[in-house]
Amino acid sequence: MAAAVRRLVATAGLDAATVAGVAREAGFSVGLVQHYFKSKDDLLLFAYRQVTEDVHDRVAARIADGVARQRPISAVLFDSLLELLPLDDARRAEYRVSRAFSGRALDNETLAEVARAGAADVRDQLAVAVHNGKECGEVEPDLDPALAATRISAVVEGLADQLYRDPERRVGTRTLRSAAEELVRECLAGVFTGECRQYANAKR
Amino acid sequence: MAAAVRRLVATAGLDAATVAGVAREAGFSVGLVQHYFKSKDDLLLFAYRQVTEDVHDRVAARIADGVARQRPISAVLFDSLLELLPLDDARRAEYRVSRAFSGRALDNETLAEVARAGAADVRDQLAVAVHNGKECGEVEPDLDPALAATRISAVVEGLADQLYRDPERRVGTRTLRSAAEELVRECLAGVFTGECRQYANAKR
DNA sequence: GCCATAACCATATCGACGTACGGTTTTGAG
DNA sequence: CTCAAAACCGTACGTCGATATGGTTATGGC
Repeated sequence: MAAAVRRLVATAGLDAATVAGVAREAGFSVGLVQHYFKSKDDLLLFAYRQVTEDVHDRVAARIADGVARQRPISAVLFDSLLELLPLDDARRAEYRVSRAFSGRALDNETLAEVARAGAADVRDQLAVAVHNGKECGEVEPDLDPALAATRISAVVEGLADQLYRDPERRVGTRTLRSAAEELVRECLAGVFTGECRQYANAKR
Repeated sequence: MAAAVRRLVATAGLDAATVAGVAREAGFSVGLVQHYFKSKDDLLLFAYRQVTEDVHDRVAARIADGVARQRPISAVLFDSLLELLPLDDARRAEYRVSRAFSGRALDNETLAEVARAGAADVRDQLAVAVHNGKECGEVEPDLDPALAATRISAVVEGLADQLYRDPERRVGTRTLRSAAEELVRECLAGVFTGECRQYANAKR
């Protein structure tokens, strides 16, 4: 049912996510939707939470995989961050949904809270990664993980916006897509300046 | 009349910007609104354009002032970019409006076009500034202005999102606000690496 | 087999909104 | 002064969407 919401929002925007519309899309009756969600806001909130959770899980999976394979933290982060960019249709759709909700969050404190939590989550994951980077020699010891996390997430968020708005744009002679990848790489390189010389078994 | 739209959107969100509501807010009748705008979409589009134009003008004024006073480009840019961040109530309100519209732009190609143009405008101004920076020795000659502009605008956009979402957040021991300022400064420092040794009278 | 509970449905209600319409007043050029 | 155009107003209409209501049909523990 939440999937129906997400499909509708992704294809036709939040305004198209009417109760009747969701019911039709999901193949249920209006009454059933009401049975499970006491109001439309509830339904939307649930769907939004689910989206942010999905993103979180996808990133967490990438990180777990990287840890298991003992890759350098910076490389794992690079892959994880690309996961957040709208680089294919699936992620574009996901981005549409996220942005639509974050737009409504402007005047809905409940949704705003979800948005805040989602953003805090990626920042925290980044900060932990930077912190761990110190222990295995990839990061300078006196670098502030919180500040670095803020910068990295800002870059990624800003690039996501640009990629979504105009995916066909060219930056000089290259595609925006390749430019974005380079900028993420570069940004990480500014933090993970050292060689990975030991593989800590730290979490994340 | 557009001012009424902006006030409503800023205080109560796009959904509150109904034709009757705008009329009331502006002190006019519904009929008059219709007289000037053939549809509600027209009205919103006009208001959105006006907002982006205002932002453009504010930034352009900052730049013109900097040029007149022959300040280093990097310093002028720093001030200009801070202008884009939601650092006080006025800019927060403006940011709310912009974001609300950019949310609706997700499923409205006309609005999306405005958003694209606005973003392109900022980037172009940045690219020109970087280019000019080369001529007066602030920027390495072989640096790609388009790429630099993409990076800078991404950072600023991402920081704006973070500042809006959670203005009270702290980054380590400092405020997000001061962290954001430092990150912008730092980002510019990565591009404008040289001393300003001559003041070109180039535009912007 | 009983029956409470959950799953499920169709329709009615009611408010809100965009727009159409028919009107009056103001204005300013000739 | 004239009169057409523009400014301006209030209301009515039709639509659509959220929610309420009053149901019927499974389901599963006893």
